Amino acid sequence: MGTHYKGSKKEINALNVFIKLIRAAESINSILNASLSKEGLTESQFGILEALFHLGSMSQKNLGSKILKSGGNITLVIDNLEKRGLVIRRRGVVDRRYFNIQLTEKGKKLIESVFPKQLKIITEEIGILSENEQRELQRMCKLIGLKQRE
Amino acid sequence: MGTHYKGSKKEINALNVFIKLIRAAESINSILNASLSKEGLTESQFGILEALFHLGSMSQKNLGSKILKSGGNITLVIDNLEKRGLVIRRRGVVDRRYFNIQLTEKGKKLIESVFPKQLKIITEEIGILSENEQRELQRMCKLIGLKQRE
DNA sequence: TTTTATTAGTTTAATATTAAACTTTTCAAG
DNA sequence: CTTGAAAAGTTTAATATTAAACTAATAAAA
Repeated sequence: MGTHYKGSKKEINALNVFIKLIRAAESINSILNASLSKEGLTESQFGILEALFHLGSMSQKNLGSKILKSGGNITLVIDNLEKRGLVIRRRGVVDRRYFNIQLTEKGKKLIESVFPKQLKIITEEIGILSENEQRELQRMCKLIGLKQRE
Repeated sequence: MGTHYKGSKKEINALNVFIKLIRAAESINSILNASLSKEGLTESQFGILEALFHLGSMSQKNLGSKILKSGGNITLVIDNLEKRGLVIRRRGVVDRRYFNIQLTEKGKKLIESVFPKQLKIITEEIGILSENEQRELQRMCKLIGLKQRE
C-alpha cells in the first residue's frame, strides 16, 4: 500500500478496469472527433444525421433519446444543421406539437460520405481484437450498460 | 441488409462492439457524475483533487496531462477550486513560471470523503463481472487505448 | 551579453451542454 | 364544452470546454 489508503484489493482492481475502459472509449472517440471536425461536424450533429439516415425522419424528442442529449441541446443542434441546409423541420400535420426532422439531399450526401469514414476508423480500432475477443468485450460491456437501468 | 448499406459484416460487428463500449463507459460515468454533483463537484474538479491527493502537489501543466484537459480549462478549474478554498496556488521559487498546486486541509478532507464513495460506485458497477472477466476486459481495453499513441 | 525560442499560465471568443422556466398544442376528466 | 394535465419544443442563464492569441519567465544560441 502506498502513502494513502486507496481501497481494498477488490476496489483497486475495479478502479483499474474502469480507468482502462474509460481510456479506451476516449481514445476511439478522440480519433472520431478529429475526423468529424475536418467535415465541420460536431459529435452531436453527426449523431443526428446518422440517426436520420439509418432510421428515417423523426421528431426532435426521438432524436434526443437516440443521442442522449437534452431537449434544449437538440433545438440548437437542429438549428445549426438547418442553417447549413442539411435537415429541414416540418411541422406535424396531425399533431402540431411535433416537428418531423428530415434529411435534405445535401444532408444525405454528406452523411453518405462521412459515415463510411467513421465506420472505417471504428473498424480499425476495434479490429485490433480478434473476433472472439470482440464478442467477449461486447458481452461484458452490455452487462455494465444494463446495470444502469435497474 | 436493410434499406441502407451500412457496411460489411466485419464493420457492423465492430460498430456494435464500439457502441456497447461507449454505452458502458457513459453508464458508469453518469452515475459517478450524479454522485459528484451532490457534493458540488464537477468531473474535472474531482479529477484534480484526486490527482493532488494521490500523487501530491504538482503544476497546472501536469494536472492538465493527468485529467486530459486543455491549459485554459485547468486555469478555470483551479480558479474555482481556489475560490472554494480547496487548493492553493504557490508560485515556484526556482522557476517562477510554475505554480505548485496544493490541497488545503479542507480540500484534503473533501476528497477523503468523496473518493471512497466514487470508488464504491465503480466497484459495484465493475463488480457485475467476475474477476477473470475483469482481467480480460482490462487487457482488451488496454490494447485499444494503446493503439492511439502509434 | 543580446537575441531567440520555448514553456507555464491566462485571457478571449466561440461552441456545447444542461436545468429550469416558458409557450403552444393536445388529450382527458368532469 | 371547459378545465387541467401532459407533452414537444424554445429560451435563458449558467457552466464547461477548446483553440488561439497573449504575457511573463526561462533557457539556448549567437
